Amino acid sequence: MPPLTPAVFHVLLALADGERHGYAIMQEVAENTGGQIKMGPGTLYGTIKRLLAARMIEESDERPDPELDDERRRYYRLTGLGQRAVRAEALRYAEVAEVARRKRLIRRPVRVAQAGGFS
Amino acid sequence: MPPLTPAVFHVLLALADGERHGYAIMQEVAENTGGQIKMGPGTLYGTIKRLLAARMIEESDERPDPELDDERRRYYRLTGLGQRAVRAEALRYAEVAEVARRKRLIRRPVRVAQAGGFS
DNA sequence: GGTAAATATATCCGCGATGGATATATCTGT
DNA sequence: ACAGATATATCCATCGCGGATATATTTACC
Repeated sequence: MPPLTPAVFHVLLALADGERHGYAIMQEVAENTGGQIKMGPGTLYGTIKRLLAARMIEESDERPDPELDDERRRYYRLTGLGQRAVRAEALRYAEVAEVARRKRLIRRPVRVAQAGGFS
Repeated sequence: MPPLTPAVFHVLLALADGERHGYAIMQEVAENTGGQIKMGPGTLYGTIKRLLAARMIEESDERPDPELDDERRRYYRLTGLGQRAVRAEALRYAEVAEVARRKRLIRRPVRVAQAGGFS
């Protein structure tokens, strides 16, 4: 599996634990990075288009309860290929982080803001 | 500290534990990523030029023992700014890896090939 | 009910990083 | 002497990034 661009990786990572629609992906990326990476609509929808073409994600027909639904939303989920690609890239991230620890740039386990910490 | 591009980060990471010349940076990047990322000369020297302009690295006048030296080499080291930038980015990598663990994409500590394992 | 802000998707396009190709020269090993 | 690795440098086509812009719906509030 070849390396992924940061934008591609973050979209796939946002979808790694279940389907999401575009706008929710944007918010998930911001949350996953403590608000440090904010993906604009150009990057988001352009990346989604490329990921669909590359068969790493696919659109889902499933809709939530009609009461909670929003017709505008389009939901996406990982394909098997997307699953493998995001795993491989996540591993690369972890390995690079390990190299950084070996070089004393950072220390052991990193605390990450849990989802739902603030709102 | 704003996020860094992968090329910029990998060059800074290669310099994090001491000065190196361009070609050695290339090799260090390949080693740090288990040969998965191979930086071509265009990316390497272009990135070095930009990092010099951004004051994140600087050229060093120090030369090794004349017997081991190679006149063609140009050595670079991190500036204080480069040091802070690479720390911040390394932390982001570790945080993202942590998110990937939370999502069960990867498991606990990642084994990384030690420098000098093969040659 | 009316209005503003947030939600949601989509396209356009300038900017700039990426990285392969190319060039040149020196060093090392045989 | 020769080949291959070492070492730096530039050029440039390609392509992803991401801000600006547009439009419409939904939600929140008074």
